Amino acid sequence: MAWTNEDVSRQLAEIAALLRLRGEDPFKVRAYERAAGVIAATPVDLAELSPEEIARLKGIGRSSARRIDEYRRTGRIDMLERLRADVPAGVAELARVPGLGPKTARLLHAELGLSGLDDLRAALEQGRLRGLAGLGEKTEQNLRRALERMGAKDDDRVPAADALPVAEELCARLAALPAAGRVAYAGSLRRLRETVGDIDLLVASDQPAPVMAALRDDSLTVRVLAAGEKKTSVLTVRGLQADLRVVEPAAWGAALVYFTGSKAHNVRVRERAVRRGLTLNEYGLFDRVTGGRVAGRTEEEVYAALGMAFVPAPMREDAGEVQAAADGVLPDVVTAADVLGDLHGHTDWSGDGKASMQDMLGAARRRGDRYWAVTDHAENLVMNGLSRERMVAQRGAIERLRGGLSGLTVLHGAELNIGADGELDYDREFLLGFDFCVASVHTLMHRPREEQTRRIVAAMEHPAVNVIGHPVGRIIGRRPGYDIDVEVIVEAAARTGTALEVNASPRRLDLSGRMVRRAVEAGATVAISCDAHSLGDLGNRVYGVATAQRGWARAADVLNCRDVDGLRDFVAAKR
DNA sequence: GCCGTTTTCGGCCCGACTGTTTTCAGTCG
Repeated sequence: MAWTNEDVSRQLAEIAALLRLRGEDPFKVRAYERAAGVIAATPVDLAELSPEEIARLKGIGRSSARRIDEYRRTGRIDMLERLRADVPAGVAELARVPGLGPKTARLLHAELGLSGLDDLRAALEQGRLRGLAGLGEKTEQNLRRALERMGAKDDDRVPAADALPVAEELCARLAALPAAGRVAYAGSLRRLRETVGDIDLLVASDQPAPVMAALRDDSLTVRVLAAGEKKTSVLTVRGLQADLRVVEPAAWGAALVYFTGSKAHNVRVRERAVRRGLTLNEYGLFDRVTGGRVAGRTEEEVYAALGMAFVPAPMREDAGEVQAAADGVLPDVVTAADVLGDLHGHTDWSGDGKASMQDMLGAARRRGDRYWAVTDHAENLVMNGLSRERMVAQRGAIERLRGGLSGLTVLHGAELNIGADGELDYDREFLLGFDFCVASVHTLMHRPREEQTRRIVAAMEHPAVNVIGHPVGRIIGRRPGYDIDVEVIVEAAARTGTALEVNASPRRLDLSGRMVRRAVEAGATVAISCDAHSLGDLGNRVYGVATAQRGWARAADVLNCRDVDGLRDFVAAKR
């Protein structure tokens, strides 16, 4: 039976959702939600913990511990089974409609016998909602539109990579307004979750009205969903909702904390504020007695006034960061400034590279990189790979370029292909002639877990392999990736002195933040790599850094935060 | 249901917007 943190977390979250639909005590609902969050965020595999250790996790009380233990022993939770039997599936489906909550879903089921979206659609057509208490014409209209929107999309979340360009464009347009001060996108996009449900925009300004109007009238806006004095919501192109808040500059930091979330992080921080006689909202941190504003202008100021270390946005997931920041033990995570170079990049020597070696290296140097590894595809990748002869020729070409690239050390490497049993391109002697090698899976992506894990571990055993590229092979929103045993992979990485890549492409983010956290806890090293195929890809590093931050990685955990000598030591240690 | 440098009981984060209400409930984030 599957027995992972994710499984258990899903069970608890479903209990919470069903309790909410039943209209139970909201605090009980929240308790189960929190328990689900705690389990999901626990970096240690639940299967390795005793029931006593699980019960000691903060947020897991007697009830949740009992349910978890029941699930471990029997594979089911009686309470959940009973809730499922008790709450009609149709009610849960109705509550998925935006704007339609538990109360209305229950009402529609009880009064009209509606069960699911098709029923709701039919009832709207027949005008059967008329006369129900609290449901007027506008509500009907809103429900119709919500149903239309749901029908047009199969999922209400989109890959962050799809939302980033829209968010950045909207920020640029708002920033150009005379009334606008600072402008930022916040929410799950700023935390760089893999997928996002909407775009949260924040503007500092003393004149909210023209800023709100600009978003309503923007060419990217399809429809206005809500428009108040302090908040505007619109539907943008691509079906993405954008929420805009405008606050006075003195509240910028508090608003950014509030709007960045996560919700669970905010609740945790606000509870801390209350215990200290303060109250935190989007307008600032206030003294509960005098009402005076204690902090609010910057995020740093808000956290400091709460006696906490600053928490980088990607870490704000209520995964233990609030307590750690309060106790002064929050790890000093890697920042973009710590990263000194890139260890995985392509040029037009490979079939899929879009820019010349000279252009790529020149751009890297201008960005301030101290080193850059040219790692074009190796020969076994038939479409794009370089033969042994071409590799030798490329090495010569790098020699000739070196004079014009003062300050940038160029490493000659390759992106090797991991074969069915972990075998690699070329031969051992030739491989050891490279400065640095990445090895990645490009074929046979559907092998069973054990086999897939074994071949990657076999590649890690090779003395010439320094990094495993995109270890999971997923494309967010498109394909799930290879089935691997993450625990075995991170252990092998630590043991063999092989780094695991954090591929910075927002379409990949691979390793994920969660896996990064497991890797660094196991003592493995990670490498933040752009895997650039074009000049534009060089700008992706920030997303790799954010993902490493989500995984609580310090600069010391990141291979390309070392200087060239440190890098060469890492390579030499394996040979 | 969870938790305790106020507490083993009595609290539990905070605010915006809409619609249908003559003062607030529902929903959302």
